[in-house]
Amino acid sequence: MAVKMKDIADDLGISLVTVSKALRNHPDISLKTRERVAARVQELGYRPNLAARSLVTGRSMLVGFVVPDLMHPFFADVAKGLSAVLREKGYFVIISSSEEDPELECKEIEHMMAHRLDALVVASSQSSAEALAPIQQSGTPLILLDRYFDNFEAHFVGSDDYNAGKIATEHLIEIGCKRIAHIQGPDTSPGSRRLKGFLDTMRKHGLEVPPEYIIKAGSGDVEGDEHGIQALRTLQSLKRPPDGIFCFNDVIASGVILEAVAQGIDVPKTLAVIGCGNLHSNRLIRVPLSSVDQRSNEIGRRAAKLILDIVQAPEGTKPAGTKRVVLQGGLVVRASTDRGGISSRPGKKIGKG
Amino acid sequence: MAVKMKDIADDLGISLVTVSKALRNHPDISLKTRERVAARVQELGYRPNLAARSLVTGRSMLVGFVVPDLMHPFFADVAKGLSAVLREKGYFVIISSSEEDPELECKEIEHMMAHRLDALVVASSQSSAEALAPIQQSGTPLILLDRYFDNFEAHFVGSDDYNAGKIATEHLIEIGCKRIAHIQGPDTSPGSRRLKGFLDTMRKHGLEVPPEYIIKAGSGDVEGDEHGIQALRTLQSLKRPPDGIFCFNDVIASGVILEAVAQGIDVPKTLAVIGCGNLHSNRLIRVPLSSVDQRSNEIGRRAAKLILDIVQAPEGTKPAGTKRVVLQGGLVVRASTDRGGISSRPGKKIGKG
DNA sequence: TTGAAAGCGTTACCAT
DNA sequence: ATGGTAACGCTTTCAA
Repeated sequence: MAVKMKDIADDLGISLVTVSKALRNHPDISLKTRERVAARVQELGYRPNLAARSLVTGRSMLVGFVVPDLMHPFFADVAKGLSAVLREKGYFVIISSSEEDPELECKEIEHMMAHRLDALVVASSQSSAEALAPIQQSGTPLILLDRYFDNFEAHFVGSDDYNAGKIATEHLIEIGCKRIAHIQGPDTSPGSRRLKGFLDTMRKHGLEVPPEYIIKAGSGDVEGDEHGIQALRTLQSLKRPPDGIFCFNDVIASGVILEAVAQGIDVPKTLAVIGCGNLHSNRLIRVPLSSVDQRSNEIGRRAAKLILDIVQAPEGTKPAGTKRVVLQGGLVVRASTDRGGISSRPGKKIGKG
Repeated sequence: MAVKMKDIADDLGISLVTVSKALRNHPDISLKTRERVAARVQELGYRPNLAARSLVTGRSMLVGFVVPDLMHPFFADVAKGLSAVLREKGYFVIISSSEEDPELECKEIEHMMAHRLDALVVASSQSSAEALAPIQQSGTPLILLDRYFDNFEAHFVGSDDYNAGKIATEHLIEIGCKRIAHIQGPDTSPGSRRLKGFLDTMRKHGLEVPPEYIIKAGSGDVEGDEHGIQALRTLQSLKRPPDGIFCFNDVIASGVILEAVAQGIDVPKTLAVIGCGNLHSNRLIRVPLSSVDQRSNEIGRRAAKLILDIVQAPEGTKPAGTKRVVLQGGLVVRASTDRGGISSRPGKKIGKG
């Protein structure tokens, strides 16, 4: 049906092999022949068959990327960074959304792997690395993104979530908050690291964290902002509601602000709110939201570079162990924590980020 | 390197062909043999090589989806719907973002096509269909999504943009707006259709639209909400600023609201604002935004079904012409147009959608 | 119920 | 500088 190399070769009265080489700019082939081939390729609308090429080279030029939620701007932005860098080298990123469902994630990975990926990037919603081990053993380079597992050696690219928790908490303390609550994320590494950063910082400053100040956002079904709404209701029903909240992410924080406004609570005076991720929409919401920037696009780009390092490494150089790329974010202050004090540089990013 | 059928066959002392058939549940093979094969597959961690399969079957089980911007929630949601339906039938969607750059779009399509897609879905940022014609000629089913071209016959799935413009405009008129402006989108079909729906409706109601009330949002570089901010500044500098604005999309509308709040303009009393797309974030912004819902997820699902119809059609049945699937949206009223009148059902969706 | 042989479109190797 | 041949892993066709 489609045009193939043989057609071009016959057309030009040369061998198929010559065409193959000409197409890949093999130095063997004379300039004149290469031009003749190029011309016919244009005319006939020839496209190389990557499946066939992949079969013989053993490289698919395909990189898989499994995300928990394509709709989440963080992962969409990571995907853009990842694709942009890999595209330049001829790689194609195929994306799959697991909808935060560990079982679906496994199925999707299995399906992806059948395409003989040259590398697989996973922001896993698994609670353990069990399901990922077979991949690593299969020899396909595996890069964990955003979320890692203890006791599982693998490449990792993500943010310093412990430090993000610390930065956010210190900011709240700096603007005068004394009773700070945390709305926890899922049981993945960013969730527990941000929590730990929060707790350690509070302890360091001699501030108490009553257990009811740690709210576990329900998982799965409900939208993130709905978690925030529910969490604030719970917190406000306490005898002593908090005067500051560090939320696992910006979507939850948006819900908190939505509910706070509905309850007539003054943000940031009565209640300061900070999120994490620094989504672009943060400046549009009712009370523009302070956040810790995560450099999502850069995370994607770094993952891409790591992959290129791995796949382009000479044969012998492979077993160099696993690599961890941990990016530092930075504080972005907006109205939700702007009490007019020393840190009030609205919308200005502070720190290394 | 990796496990292949031959390994399983040798292992079991049967032929490679038997394994192949067993794996695909071919009725030829006895249950006992199939079970033995299945067991070994598990043990050895065999994965079929789809590139090899594709080479012989001529079907890649890959569907391409080219979007102008992966970060845009509309396309992310379409992608989710598309993937969800196709995944059930064993198809995989590979997504590529053109960043609204027609040239990059061509390159990406070319690259995708080399993977021998079974179908290609494109929300094109081209201004003409020129670049898409070769694809159609190649025999790969082409589905235009969201954006179509005049004088180019192709399958299409999208919203009724003319009607969206009409619905939004009639709503503004209904709540009492007299001087209604429109912030235009890019020069693609949704942009011109929504504009036409707006103009026709205004004329029908005997309302004037001075030329300076049609603002062309700049293209490309800048973020959409920035367009909205600039556009409102321009409109407010007029002798008679509008009392209602219909924005091409919700992101532009968000910018308008942001700037209106900054200027101390009362939304919706002094200025009513409505967008299009009904993004989930609309309820979170400063003044919750009214919009015309686009049923983005459903658009994706319908595109998937159309593809399945095409690829699963028996050989002879192919040349059935092109199909157009046009979905109707519905009005969603929120605070940005809620003047306490008859249409004030906040956050409630009205209409067929 | 099973299997041998041919072939899918390409690249790698070695010869010319 | 050019080309013949084998191989990549699988499915299809046909024969046993």
